[in-house]
Amino acid sequence: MIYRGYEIREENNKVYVDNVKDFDPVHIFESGQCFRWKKEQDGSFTGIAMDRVVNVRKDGNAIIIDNATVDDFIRIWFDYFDLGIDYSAIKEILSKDDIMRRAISFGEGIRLLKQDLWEVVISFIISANNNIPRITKIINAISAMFGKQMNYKGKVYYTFPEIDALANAEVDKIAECRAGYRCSYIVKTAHAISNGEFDLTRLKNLGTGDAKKELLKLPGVGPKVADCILLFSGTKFDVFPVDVWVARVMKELYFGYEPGKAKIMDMVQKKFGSLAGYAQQYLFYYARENKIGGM
DNA sequence: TTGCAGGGGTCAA
DNA sequence: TTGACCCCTGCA
Repeated sequence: MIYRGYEIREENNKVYVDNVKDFDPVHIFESGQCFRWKKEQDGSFTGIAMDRVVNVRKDGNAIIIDNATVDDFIRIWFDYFDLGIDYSAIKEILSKDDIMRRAISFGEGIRLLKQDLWEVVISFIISANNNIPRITKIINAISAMFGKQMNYKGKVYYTFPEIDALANAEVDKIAECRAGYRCSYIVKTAHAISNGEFDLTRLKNLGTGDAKKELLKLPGVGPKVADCILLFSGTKFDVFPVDVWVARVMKELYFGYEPGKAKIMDMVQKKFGSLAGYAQQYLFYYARENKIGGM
């Protein structure tokens, strides 16, 4: 059948999607936006998302999603993989900038995943002052402790915990997943969301600035984490999270000196405007893979 | 083996 | 604007 321009078919609990442009699993899953996709020996990726576990692999211009139905694809994975967006058009616009063109040629198959907002909030609170291997470890531990068990190909996986599961958790119990001083942020944030004091669903109806201001009220959420939450949940695309990698790439490639956040934001708004979030992903991937800044 | 610096920030003073 | 913060890794 054809669904929104893609030819899809289901076979043996796998969904085949033909003619997918701008989709490289390595660029997508290793660009710092997600923490629960793991590369397998054969180059495919197995991930836990939206209360499911699936395996994704690319075969020529097709993508194959294992452990999924056509119904799942239409309800979940089409949006999750942002397949309704024409990345070629975005790349063409951004490529007017010479530096961006280089970054894009390096990470040409990047896509912004539309991840579950609640999961992204907690994941990026954990990400603060932390590195990816440890963030991954903490999220896996918290899921094993408070999530639901799933089995896939003889292995055990756990869904990301429900809001109430973390809201009702003892800080001491969460501390067992080694999140350190972030544990109290996790519980407090889960509480605020669980008891309705903070309404996650409202964010998408606000302007980007107001949505960010709201998120900053959550304990453990500062400017960088707020930007990440908005971008990686597919809520806002004109944000530009500045972490040390992006700061380095801006210094090395654009300014030649340490610009400071205000200067970066000013330039980014002028150069990339509503596409700032996409630009950030290409630059981040480029910086980290090429170790720009000498780290 | 032990010790220390530094990480994909946030908070409080 | 600055230091403390929890844990982990890499490296003397």
